[in-house]
Amino acid sequence: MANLYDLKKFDLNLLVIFECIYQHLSISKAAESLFITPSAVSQSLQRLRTQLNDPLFIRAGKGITPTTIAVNLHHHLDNNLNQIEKTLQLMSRTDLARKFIVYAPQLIILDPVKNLFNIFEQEPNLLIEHHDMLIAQQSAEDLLNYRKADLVITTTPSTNLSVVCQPLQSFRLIPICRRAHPRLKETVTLEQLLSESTVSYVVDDPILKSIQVDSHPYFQERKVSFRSSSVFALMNMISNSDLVGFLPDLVYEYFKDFLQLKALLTPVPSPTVTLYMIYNRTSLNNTSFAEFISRISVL
DNA sequence: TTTGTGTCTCTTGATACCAC
DNA sequence: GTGGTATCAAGAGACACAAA
Repeated sequence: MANLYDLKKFDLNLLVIFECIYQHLSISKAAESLFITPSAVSQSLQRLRTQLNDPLFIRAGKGITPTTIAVNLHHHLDNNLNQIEKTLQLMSRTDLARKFIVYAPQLIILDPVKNLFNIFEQEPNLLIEHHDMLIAQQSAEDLLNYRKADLVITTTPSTNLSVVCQPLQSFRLIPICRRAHPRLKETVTLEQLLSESTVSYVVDDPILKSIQVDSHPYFQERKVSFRSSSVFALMNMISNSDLVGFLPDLVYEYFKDFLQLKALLTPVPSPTVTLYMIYNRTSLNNTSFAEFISRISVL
């Protein structure tokens, strides 16, 4: 492994200038190709001479000739500089595989979050890593500050000036049960709803928590028989039992036929939740990310 | 984050060296 | 002497770093 401390002390640009002088065997021609003055090249050569304790080039008539040390240095540098150039070219390629870490609710199957991932899929070398935002231990701002996430989709907006926060989509939490429920028709009273056992979503999200606690007396009075941090486990339980649950209308529309679910019309007002898309303002310096965000904005 | 300071690299202009 | 090239000296601007 390279001794990075020693490399830090050495001005690697001097080697580039050296190689340019060697290729042209002329200070002025090297300066011309590097778009600097001959004096600057000469001074850089002087610094390299001091570092390596060798004149490297000796004046010969109107030009200069390399010393044996310079010939050897060129021999070793040639391949290495070519390798560095190839690495830089590789890094600048736009089709290089890129990895984006997205913290989002489990609702990634839904619009428009689903559309976001469709956009990613159009980029063949893009790797998407998804984490469940609703059970994340850190806030969106912390995830972005510590570069643990490139994009966060959450229910809590941010006013931090270092991040960009924009509304993505709103959805309603509606009561649902299985279609073959023996007691509940499409329209039910509050008393009927309270007489049924329910499922509850275990979540750390402050907005969803406040809905479960404050939005309506029903949520405090209901009898909870099954709790889970998995939206899909809740839906599966509702589909295969007489339990009732409040789930996003988007989830219901997507799974209602597959899981044989039924939406209930109740006097309980449906809480509305808004999803926000948050990302670091500086991330826009990344061309791929900026393009991705611009494409989301036109959805 | 801002500010002050030292260092580095560059340019400009002048000078030295060499071939013709 | 002239022209081409390398080098030196001084100053300007950029940058790194430490302190507030």
